[in-house]
Amino acid sequence: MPETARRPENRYGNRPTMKDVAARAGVGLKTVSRVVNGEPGVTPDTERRVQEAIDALGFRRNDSARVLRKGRTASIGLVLEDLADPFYGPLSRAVEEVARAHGALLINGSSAEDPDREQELVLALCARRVDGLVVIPAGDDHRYLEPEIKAGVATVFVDRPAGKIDADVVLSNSYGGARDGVTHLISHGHRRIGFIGDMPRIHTAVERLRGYRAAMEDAGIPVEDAWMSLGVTDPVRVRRAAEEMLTGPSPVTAIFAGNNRVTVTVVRVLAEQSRRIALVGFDDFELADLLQPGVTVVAQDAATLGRTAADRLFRQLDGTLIAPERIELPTRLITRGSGELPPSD
Amino acid sequence: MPETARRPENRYGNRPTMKDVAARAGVGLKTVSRVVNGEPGVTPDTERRVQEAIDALGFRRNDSARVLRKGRTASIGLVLEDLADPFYGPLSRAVEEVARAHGALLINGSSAEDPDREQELVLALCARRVDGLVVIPAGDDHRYLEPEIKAGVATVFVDRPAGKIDADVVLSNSYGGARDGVTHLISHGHRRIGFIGDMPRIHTAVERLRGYRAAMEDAGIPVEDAWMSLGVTDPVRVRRAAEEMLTGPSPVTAIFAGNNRVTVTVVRVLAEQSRRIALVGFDDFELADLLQPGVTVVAQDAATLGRTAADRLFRQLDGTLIAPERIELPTRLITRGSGELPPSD
DNA sequence: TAGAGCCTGGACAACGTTGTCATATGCGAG
DNA sequence: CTCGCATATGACAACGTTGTCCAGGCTCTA
Repeated sequence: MPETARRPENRYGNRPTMKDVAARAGVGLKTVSRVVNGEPGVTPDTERRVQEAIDALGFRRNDSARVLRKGRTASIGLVLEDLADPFYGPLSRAVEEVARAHGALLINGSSAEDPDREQELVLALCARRVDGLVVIPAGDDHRYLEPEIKAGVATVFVDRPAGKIDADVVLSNSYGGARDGVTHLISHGHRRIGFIGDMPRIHTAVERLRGYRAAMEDAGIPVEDAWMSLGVTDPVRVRRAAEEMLTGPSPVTAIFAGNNRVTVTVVRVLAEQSRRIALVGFDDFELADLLQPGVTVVAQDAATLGRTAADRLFRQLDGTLIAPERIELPTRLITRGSGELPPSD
Repeated sequence: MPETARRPENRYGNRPTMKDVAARAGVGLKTVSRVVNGEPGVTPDTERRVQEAIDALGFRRNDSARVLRKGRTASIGLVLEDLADPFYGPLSRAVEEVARAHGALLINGSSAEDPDREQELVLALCARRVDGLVVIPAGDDHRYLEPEIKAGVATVFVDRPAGKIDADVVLSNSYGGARDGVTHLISHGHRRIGFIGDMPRIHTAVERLRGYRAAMEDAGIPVEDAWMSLGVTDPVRVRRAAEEMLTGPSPVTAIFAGNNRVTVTVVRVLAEQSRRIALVGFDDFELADLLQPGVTVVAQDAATLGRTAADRLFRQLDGTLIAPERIELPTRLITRGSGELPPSD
């Protein structure tokens, strides 16, 4: 049998390698490498010959091989809950910009708020040897990351802290923001105020509920169980929760919505009510100002959140950063009308 | 000098390799590989020893090396205009889901509507040897991709066709959608209708303008130059454009907005006007139904766009697909009030 | 008990690149 | 003219994994 076909066929569809370029240009392998990487020590004439061979063959350096040799992949991973959520768009864009400034690419994945899927994704990224990870955690136990961090994978958590490990984290002041928002409602005369938030497993949900309770307690208002609804996220259940607290035995005159998705659904429900219900939502969203009334929100800056996290990530990689830190960014109350409605009962 | 430190120090922070695991477990290298990959032919006892060594050392397979050997990276690239744009969130999520179903990771980047940056990104992804690319093109010349495609990189363009090369493309029916939208306005009595769209470099912008013109021509309405504004995207200029066509010598009674960002800005402008101006926008957006009046839109399904493109990508990789095709998805007119307002002049 | 056949395990090369080091070439100075 | 030095170039190993192939030990049967 003559010279069996050793090429695994349809690998990269038989891409040319530096060796091929070298052969065609009649130079050594290393010379091609020098040209490709712009290293010094190549005659203009040689460089031209190599460049011609590169163009003729359509050669492109295989970064996988390069990574293997050099040890850094110049890529970072971003794991978030859902790329389609408008809150994460700007965040992920901000992370991308910082990565780009450092010559790194961004690999990202959605955990769909599922801890197992988060872990699976994170570990897949580690196997790819990303230089660092920005994680918006779904789970509450991240000990599985310990070997990776020890092995040098820079890691920053965003929006929610890591569970059971000591790691950098950048978050918004959920507690303070919620407290401010609810206090705002109270200052406009409300006493029966509802709270609709995310699952208690999620740190921000807990913190915001804590802020709600604190504000109520500060005002000396006893909170009724029927006013609080946790763990509802999907529109159908949020709707039901809202309707229940609006029609219960001691119906609320205002609602504090725990995140952007909840807010949007509550807006829909309130639009159908005959009496005017006040509303303050956590997270700003587009067009909030154009609704009737405009929606008062506790805004957090998703882009800054992302940028800060990514900055810290690359500072970890520089070696500039030593100890993990917890950074809390302030929130901002934006009044637009819905939060300033008086109680109607 | 004794045994110089050969480890390049701070590579992967000295991660354990299969060799280390093998040494610790007292087995051969290939046996470890077998265990890691769940290949048959390993005694339960041996497997246990290997697994223990893996856990003890915190070993994780280096996929970079694996890729080098196997030829497939199990990752695909997505290049779009801006991750933060709400239109691209669902699209990118859909692509991710399909990738995930095929065991692939998603690397994505924003071109910021800059052709050079698009090319830079795409080529960086090719150097990483992504298996395939989903591109929402910013530029109009993609001949730079020819060697890559020839080399086997699966490629699908979305939302806009590729320039000067023959490639798969999945898009919405911009022409038909715009035509329908404008016809809808005409059927409600409008004759002086404005059009505000994106740069003429962008395919969708041209197509939508063409649809606008066709609808007007069908109705026998001569179009005035002052009614059309192309190339404006940023809110400030959209606002000026809208105001100009509302106050010109023959002021429009309705506006057709060429994309979601334009629509949102126009909504703001119209909210400030004393007379009621009709509006139909291309692209649906959240809360469009809650505005006063609800915004009538020509909706395209971003998720389906992304899913279709990713499906085709993997079918290219399967070898199921041969010839490039152009797939056009239908749009849907959603009436909500703003498009049904009568002319007020 | 010997031979055949199967199963487990390991040695080795290869993937495409870069770092190290050696060699060749040319040029200026003595 | 020769030596020494700087500069251009290339040979080779290594990165960590997987595919190929072979060896050794076992079981089963004749």
